Amino acid sequence: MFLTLHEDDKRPIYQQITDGIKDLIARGELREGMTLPSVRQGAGDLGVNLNTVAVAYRQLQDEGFVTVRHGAGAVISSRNARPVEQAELYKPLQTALTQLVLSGLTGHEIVETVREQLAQLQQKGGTR
Amino acid sequence: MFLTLHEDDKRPIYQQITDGIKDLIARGELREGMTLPSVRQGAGDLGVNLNTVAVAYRQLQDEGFVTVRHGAGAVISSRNARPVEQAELYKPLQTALTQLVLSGLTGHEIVETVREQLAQLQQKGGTR
DNA sequence: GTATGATGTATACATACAGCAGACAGAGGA
DNA sequence: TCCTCTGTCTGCTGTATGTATACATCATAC
Repeated sequence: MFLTLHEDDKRPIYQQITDGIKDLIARGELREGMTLPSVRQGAGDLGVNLNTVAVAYRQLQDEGFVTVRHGAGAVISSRNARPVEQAELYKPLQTALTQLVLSGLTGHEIVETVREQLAQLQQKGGTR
Repeated sequence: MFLTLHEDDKRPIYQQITDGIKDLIARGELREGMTLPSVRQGAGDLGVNLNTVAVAYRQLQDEGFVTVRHGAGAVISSRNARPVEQAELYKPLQTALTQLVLSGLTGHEIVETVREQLAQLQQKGGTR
């Protein structure tokens, strides 16, 4: 596939897949209308069970990024996330920033890092 | 205690506690030498089992923030995180930023949010 | 139309993790 | 010493993660 799984990553596999595909959508490498690999294809490439990939696809569908059709495949349907609770949206950011602060980075360094990350996300994506 | 648990938060309880205390340390509200509530006290306040709090304390100890002594209590030992893998440090930030981008926020809005969050973290903390 | 091979889905199972209750053990003061 | 505070361990239940296998649906060639 177009993803890589990391053994040392503490997230469950299906979550890594979900997040990875979201990242590709945000970067514009996966666009509306493009077809995702079949669950068997993806599972084979990543070395996991097809159900694990299926769980990731279903999660993406629940969040509004993908349309999955039984028998046909999974297609990117939108670049826009289904609206989500404010807390659910900002809590992960807060946790990530806290960890960076506690690791000794200065505010300036962190802002610069954020700028770089955003720049990469918006290369092809079209910022809106 | 000084924390609040959220039912809709998808993280496990002990993780919410760990992250919450880290946040307080980063904000400077918990400083080196201060004693944390006992596991029973904290568990009572939060309405969870004492073991759940104990797991959080142990995790904080593993990360170098707290010293736990059998029979005595748990004490804040440091504001500095034990060094951690680069990937482990930046992956959560990337995931959080991706979600924000996909939610339709502009880069500028995101940077502003980050600035605000950092400002709150550094009010009392002392930036270093 | 229908047979075939692609696709996603459901079921059943093994294992690990989260959380709880209760018993155990160290620390420290009366 | 003893009492009561502290954290730790053991065992249990329910849930989540991941797999293997069978099933249902779709697209297409014929």
